[in-house]
Amino acid sequence: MTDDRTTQSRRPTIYDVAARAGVSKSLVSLVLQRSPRVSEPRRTAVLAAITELGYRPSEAATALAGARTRTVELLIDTYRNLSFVGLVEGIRRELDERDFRLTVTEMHQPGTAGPATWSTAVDGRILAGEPTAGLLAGWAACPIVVAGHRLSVPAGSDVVASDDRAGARAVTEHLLGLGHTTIAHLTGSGGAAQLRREGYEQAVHAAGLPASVAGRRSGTAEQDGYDAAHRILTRRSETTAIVAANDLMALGALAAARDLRRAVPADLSVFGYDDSPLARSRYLSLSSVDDRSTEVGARAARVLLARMDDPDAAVATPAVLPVLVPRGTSGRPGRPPVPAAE
Amino acid sequence: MTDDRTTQSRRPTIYDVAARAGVSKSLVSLVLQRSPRVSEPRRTAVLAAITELGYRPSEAATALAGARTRTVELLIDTYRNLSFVGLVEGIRRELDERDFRLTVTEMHQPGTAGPATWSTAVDGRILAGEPTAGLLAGWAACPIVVAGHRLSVPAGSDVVASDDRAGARAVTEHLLGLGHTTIAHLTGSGGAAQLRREGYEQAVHAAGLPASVAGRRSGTAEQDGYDAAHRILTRRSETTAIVAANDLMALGALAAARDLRRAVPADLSVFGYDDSPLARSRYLSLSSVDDRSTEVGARAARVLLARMDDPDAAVATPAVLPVLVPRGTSGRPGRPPVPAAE
DNA sequence: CTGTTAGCGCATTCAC
DNA sequence: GTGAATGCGCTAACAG
Repeated sequence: MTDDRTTQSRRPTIYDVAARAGVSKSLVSLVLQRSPRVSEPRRTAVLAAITELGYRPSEAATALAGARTRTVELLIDTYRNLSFVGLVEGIRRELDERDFRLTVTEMHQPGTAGPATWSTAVDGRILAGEPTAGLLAGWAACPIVVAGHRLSVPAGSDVVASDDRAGARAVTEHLLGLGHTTIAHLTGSGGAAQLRREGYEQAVHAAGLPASVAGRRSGTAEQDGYDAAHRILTRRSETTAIVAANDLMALGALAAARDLRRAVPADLSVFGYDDSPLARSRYLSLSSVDDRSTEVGARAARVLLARMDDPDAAVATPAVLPVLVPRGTSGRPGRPPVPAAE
Repeated sequence: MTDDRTTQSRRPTIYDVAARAGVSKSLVSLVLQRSPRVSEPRRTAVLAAITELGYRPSEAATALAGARTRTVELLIDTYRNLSFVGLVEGIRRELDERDFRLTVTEMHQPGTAGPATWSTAVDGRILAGEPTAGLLAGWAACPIVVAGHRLSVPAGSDVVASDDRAGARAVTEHLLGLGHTTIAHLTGSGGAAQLRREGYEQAVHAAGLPASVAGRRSGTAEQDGYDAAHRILTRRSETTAIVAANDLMALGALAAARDLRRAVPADLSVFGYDDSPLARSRYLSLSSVDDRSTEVGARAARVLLARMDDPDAAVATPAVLPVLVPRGTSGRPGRPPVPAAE
C-alpha cells in the first residue's frame, strides 16, 4: 500500500516507467539514450509509458550517475555588457541541436571570483570576458573555451575570437579612404581595447600619420568616452574623425561633440565598435564595427562540443572577421554624411 | 591499492573528508549544514580536512539526496530586454545572503515554450515577463513568483510588481503641472503597456483632457515608438508632450521628432519608462520613470524564499512605487528645459 | 543480438 | 555522534 507506485503523488521515476512498460529499468535507460540495441516493440512500449506517466529523468540523478549534465555554462563579467547577447544566441543555436542546456553566470568582481564560486555541475564552460590570472588555472575539471579575447589567454586553451585588430584597422582605413587625415582613437584598459588600439595604430602609421590615442588608463564606459573625446577635441581641434573602442564610448564621444558644438557627421565622424543594439538604434544610427559575436558564440560552442567529445582533438579556431557598418555618424570630412545603410 | 583514497586523482568526496578528520560521513554533512549539534573540536577538524583536501560537495549528489538544489531560476523573455538587469541585481542581493545560486533562462517564444522545456533542478522560480496562459498551469512542482506584471496572473500566485499605473499617472501629472495641455501616449500590446496606458488615461481624464493614444496594436520596440509618434505629431501637431510606454519607444519618438523638425525639449517633451541604462546615458539624457526593478527583484526573491520555507505562509506583496526621473528631454512647453538632474 | 541483474555515485537524514 | 537506508539513473558484466 505504502509502496503503491500508482498513487501518482511523487514524480514518476525510471522504476515506474519500467514497471508500466513491463521491462527492466536498464532498458528504459537505454531507450532514453537512444541506444540502437533496443528492439522496436520495446522501444515503443517504453516511450508510450514515458508519455503516459509524464516522466522526465531527474537531472540530479543523471548527473550523479553519468557525471554528465548536458549543460554548458557561459561566464560573463556583467549583464550590463550587452555584448554577450549575440554570443548567447550563437551558442544557443549550436547547443539546441545537440540537446544541451545553457546557463549564464555573472562573475561579480572579475579576479575576485575564482573557480570556487562557480557551479560545478556542468560539462563545459565558455568564458566571455577577460580571463584574469588564476581564473583558468586550477580549473582543469571540465573543458573550457575562451570566447572573444585572444589576449592574456593561457597557452593550450581553446580560443574563439573576433579579429579586433583587423576590425580596428579596417575602420581606420575606411576613414582614411573617406579623406580624413586626423583620426583619433578612444581606448581603455583591457585586452579587447588593446587589440583595437593596435589595429588603429597600424592603419594610421601605414598611412604615415601620427597616432592620437586617449583613455589608455581609464575604463570603457560612456563617461570614459566622453572624457577622452573631450580632451582630444579640445587639444587637437583639427581632428575630424574618432574611432572608439566600443559603442558606449562612441556615445560619450557624441555627447562631447555636442557640448563642443561639433556637428556629427559634418564636422566630426564617430565610429563605435561592437555593433550593439545601441548602434543599430534608428535614433542614434551609430556607425560601428560588427564583431559578429553570434558567429563567435556559435563557433565557441562547436569547439567546446568537439573538445568534450575528444579532449585531444585538434581544433582549428580561425579568427572571425569583423564587418564594417557605416551609418549616420560617419562620412567624408566637412561634408554631408554618406547615405545611411538602412 | 585500488581503493587507496589518498591517491588524489578523483575529486575528494565526503568520505575522504571523514576519513581525514577521523569522523563519520554524517558528521561532515552536519558541519556542512552548519548544524549546532556539533562539538567545536570536531567542527574545526572537519573544516581543516575540507580545506586541506579542497573538498567541495557534489551538487548532483546534494540535489539527489536532499531534493534541494539551493538554486533559483529566473525566467525572462529575452536577454535583449535590458529590463531584467536591475531585477537580477536585486534578486542576487537577497540570494547571496542565503547562499542560493541564481540561473537565468530565456524562454524562447513565449507561449510556445512550456514548463516541459524548463530545467527541473531548481528550488524556486521567478518569472519575469508575461505569464502567458498555460505557463504557470501544470507547474506546481516548485514555488514560483511573478515579478513585474500584475496583469494576467493566475489567482493564488505570488506577485511582486512595480505600480505601472501609478507611475504613468505620475508622469502625466508631472507634465500637466509643467503646463502641457496636449499630452500623447505611445502604447503597445502587452500587460505592462496596458497598465501604463490606464495610468496615463486616468491622469488626462482627471484633468478634463482627452486621451491621445497610439500604437495599441503594435509592439513596444523603437520602431513602433517611431511609427506611433510620427502619426501623432503629424495628425495632432499641437501635441507638446509624449509619454512612451518604455525607453525604447521614447527613443523612437525622439527620432520621429527629429525627422519632423521638432526640437526636444523646447517644442516637445518626451518621457520614457523604465529608466534603463539607455535613459541614463549622458548623451541621451532621457527623462524616464524608474520602475525600481532592483527593488522589485529583491522583494520577489524575499517572497520566494518565504514561500519556499513555508508553502502556506501569508506573504504581503505591496506594489513598488516608481520614481520620476526628469532629465534633458522634458520641460515646460515652449520653453528651455528644466535643468537636468545629473 | 537483446535484455537483465547488480552495483555504483555522493550526500542526506532518521533511528539508535 | 554514528550506522544504515535512501534517492534515481547509468553501466559494466552477464544470460537467454
